[in-house]
Amino acid sequence: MAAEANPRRAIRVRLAPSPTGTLHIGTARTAVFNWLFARHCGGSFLLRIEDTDKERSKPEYTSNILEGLQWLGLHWDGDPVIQSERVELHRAAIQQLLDSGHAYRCYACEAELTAMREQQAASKQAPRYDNRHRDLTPEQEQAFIAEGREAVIRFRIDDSRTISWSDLVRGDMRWSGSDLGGDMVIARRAPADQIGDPLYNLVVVVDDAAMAISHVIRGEDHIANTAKQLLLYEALGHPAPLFAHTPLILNKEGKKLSKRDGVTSISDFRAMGYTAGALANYMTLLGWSPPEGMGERFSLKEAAAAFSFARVNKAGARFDWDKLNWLNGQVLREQGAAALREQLLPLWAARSWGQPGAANPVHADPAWQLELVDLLAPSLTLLADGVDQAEPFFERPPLNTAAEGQLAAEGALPSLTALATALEARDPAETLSADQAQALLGEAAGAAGVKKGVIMKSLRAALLGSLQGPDLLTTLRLLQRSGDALPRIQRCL
RNA sequence: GCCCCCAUCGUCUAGAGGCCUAGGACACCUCCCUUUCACGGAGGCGACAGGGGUUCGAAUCCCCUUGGGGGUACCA
Repeated sequence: MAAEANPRRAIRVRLAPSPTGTLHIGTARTAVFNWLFARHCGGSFLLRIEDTDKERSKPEYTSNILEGLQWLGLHWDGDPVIQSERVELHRAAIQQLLDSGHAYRCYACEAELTAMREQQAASKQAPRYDNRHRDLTPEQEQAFIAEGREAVIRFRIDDSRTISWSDLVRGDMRWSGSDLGGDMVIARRAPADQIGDPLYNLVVVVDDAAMAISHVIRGEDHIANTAKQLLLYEALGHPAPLFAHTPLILNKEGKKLSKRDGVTSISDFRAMGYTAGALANYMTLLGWSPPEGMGERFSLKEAAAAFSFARVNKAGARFDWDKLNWLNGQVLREQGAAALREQLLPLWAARSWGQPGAANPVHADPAWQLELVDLLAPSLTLLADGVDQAEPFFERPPLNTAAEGQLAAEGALPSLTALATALEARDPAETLSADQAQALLGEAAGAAGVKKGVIMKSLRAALLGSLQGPDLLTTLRLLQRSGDALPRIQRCL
């Protein structure tokens, strides 16, 4: 850690999402790395909402992002900084650059620039601004203004400069000023006596400096921006933070994961029934590996204790549903039946199952529910599976083809008849023990003269309407308790 | 096109010159448990992109090739 921390500055990192969409898994993963590093160092994890793109930013996206981070357990320190509320600060910085000669007004119009780029493309040149208005005389400027032209503000980028920094995950990085595309626009087009809307690179630097950010941790798609921003720090006279560029999350094809790749919003994962713990665990694993002996199942807190950029991978990582699913099943089961039941209750309630005052009071009995959850737990991948698989316990399921086939098999009905008779003789209120259930089946099979396998399969068909499902004995005991066993058997006879 | 980055099983990865006959996890296959499915347990299949160096010794260091990715906005 010593090499990663600048001893003279407090550790302060930030997540700077733009509310132009819901919380994307890529952003969330960046948040994870920031949070992990901050918590590891005892530093601060700040939040800044980058809403300077007025056209695309929406308040509902801000709420979605905030909610998603809370849900994942990535709590931030202090109030989120709202970038749009700081425009004056940004304008002041631009004025400073104008005054110091680091920036100037460029009057080139859209058509002119397009023509320039087309020409560059035609001659196989890299597209870049040719700095044509870098050294306009006052007379030339006046002429443009008289023409009615507006101007953008550009920041001078010296082609001969070499920008270098030591990246926390990539090591020594070097960028040539000539590869930055010419003088960059830092303020949108506006009348020449005004300063237009400040643009991304400028704004990020001003805000990061104002927030005293010590480490900028973001995706590797920002590497070129880092070179530009370093130049800005220098011109503005601010100390530069340290940078860490993390690998990207890739789709199945190995390309940067984007909204078009289906499910990529944290809120979507949540709605699908993934747990925050599994998702956070998985995102951490995508690009970071735990130290020897730690295993792959861990909480964010445990990961924070062990976190180090030295264990962050450089190559992008493909998103793999199989592993996420496995992790989610693990997390679901590790919680234990009581916690699982708590989470399932609201989902069941949405289907009007197991609520107090239910038509069948047993369905609302916590002990019965707990046993049901215990029965279902091993087969859960998503929380929602706990709804689908609980359904036949709350509502009588129809018989599927396989079940009907089984009931038509030889010995099926006689054995079920024998079992029904035995069940009729019992007091439904008296709980059926596993041993008693086992014995009941054995006796019924014997009475009907069939193998035990026949009655097992037939009973499963009658009870669940399917040949597959959870442990049969427990299923029978649960349904007997809720008074559903006998009717379900009798409907088949 | 130009610039930058990256490269170990199908996927995520361990590996920082001898510990590597390359380890783990997911997926897949087999068996066990279970008269179902799942969970769980035991095995199995499966990779250092290629070529040159450096070195007594290279998955690890260097170079080239190839492949992949990212960036090239008056978006963030």
